Amino acid sequence: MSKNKIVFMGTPKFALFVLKKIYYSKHELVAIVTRSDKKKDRGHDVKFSPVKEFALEKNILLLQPENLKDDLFLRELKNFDADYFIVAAYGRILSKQILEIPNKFCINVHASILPKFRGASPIQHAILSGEKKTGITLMRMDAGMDTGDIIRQKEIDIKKDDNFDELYEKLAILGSEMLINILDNDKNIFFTKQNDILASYAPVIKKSDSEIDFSKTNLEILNLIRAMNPKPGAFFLYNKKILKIFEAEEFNDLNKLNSNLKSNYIFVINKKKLVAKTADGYISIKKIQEPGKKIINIQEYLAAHKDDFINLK
RNA sequence: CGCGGGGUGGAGCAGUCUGGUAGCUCGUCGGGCUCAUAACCCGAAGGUCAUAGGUUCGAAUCCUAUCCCCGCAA
Repeated sequence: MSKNKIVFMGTPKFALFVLKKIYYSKHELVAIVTRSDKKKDRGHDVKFSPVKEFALEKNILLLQPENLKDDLFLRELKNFDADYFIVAAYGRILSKQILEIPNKFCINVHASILPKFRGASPIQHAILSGEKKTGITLMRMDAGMDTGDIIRQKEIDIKKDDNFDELYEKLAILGSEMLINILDNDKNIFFTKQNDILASYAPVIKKSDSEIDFSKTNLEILNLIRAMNPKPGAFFLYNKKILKIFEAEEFNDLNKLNSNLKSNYIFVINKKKLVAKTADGYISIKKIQEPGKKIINIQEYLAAHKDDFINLK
């Protein structure tokens, strides 16, 4: 059991899980690097990243470099004399120069089974493409994007009703446990090369990626809704308003339906259900949100809005 | 000081512009109908209209300040 000196790099909640695990381990956490917090929320609030909040709370040395090539920053990194840099959802690409600083190497906690879903949003893309399984890969980072040699992998099931949030947390916990395991027993690490031919990519999710196309199949739409829950939320436009859907299910009560209904057609059934026609069936919307409003159950929504739609039965 | 929406019985909303009896769809409770019901009929309870000031004969509504929630944009 060796004790390692660690510099941690990460930004969102996923990183926080890993960070906490390191903090409460026997390893020595010498510094935390997180993204600069220029991002403003609405109003004048400046939001710190979850990792920054933790660093401040525990009074750990925190670095937020604007420029990763900055000499001062690089010198600081070197001076830590760290064994490992642990990187989890930091949000920026590390240069070769940085990757070579630690005495041992840089380990990245990536939320997919590499070489599948290299990139920024592996969890969303795993749900979107209807994968039955995903997992965590620990790898020794190299200069490419998630192309480093694999240290260890573990799979978990994607359950049918898992949405992004739930899967995210499961993977963060799994990743943090796997990492500590490796750090605690880093004498016998061996590396496996990735097979680049099997690689796929998981680019950043854009706003337009979360628009629901009702001419797609039930499965595709339900996957989209799960992948975008809770953020940013899968949406569609109705009467020029953005309506976000956070939960939906297949609707099979066919004897209540008029078979002439066309796709992209949304209607209310029996004052209770809001149902949309899709390429291969119907989905019933369970949770919805109007702009400026909270996420509410469909019954509550229909209490005031059922006359905005065509009512059947 | 990025733009914007909102806070009204337990829920979701209308009413605010143009000040004058607190309203809608539900839920809850009681009763009725029914073989039965998430259906239908009758009835009831439940609201300091976010908070604090101000204007007014009179404020949910107009003015000022504060708190809280949310969408967009980044």
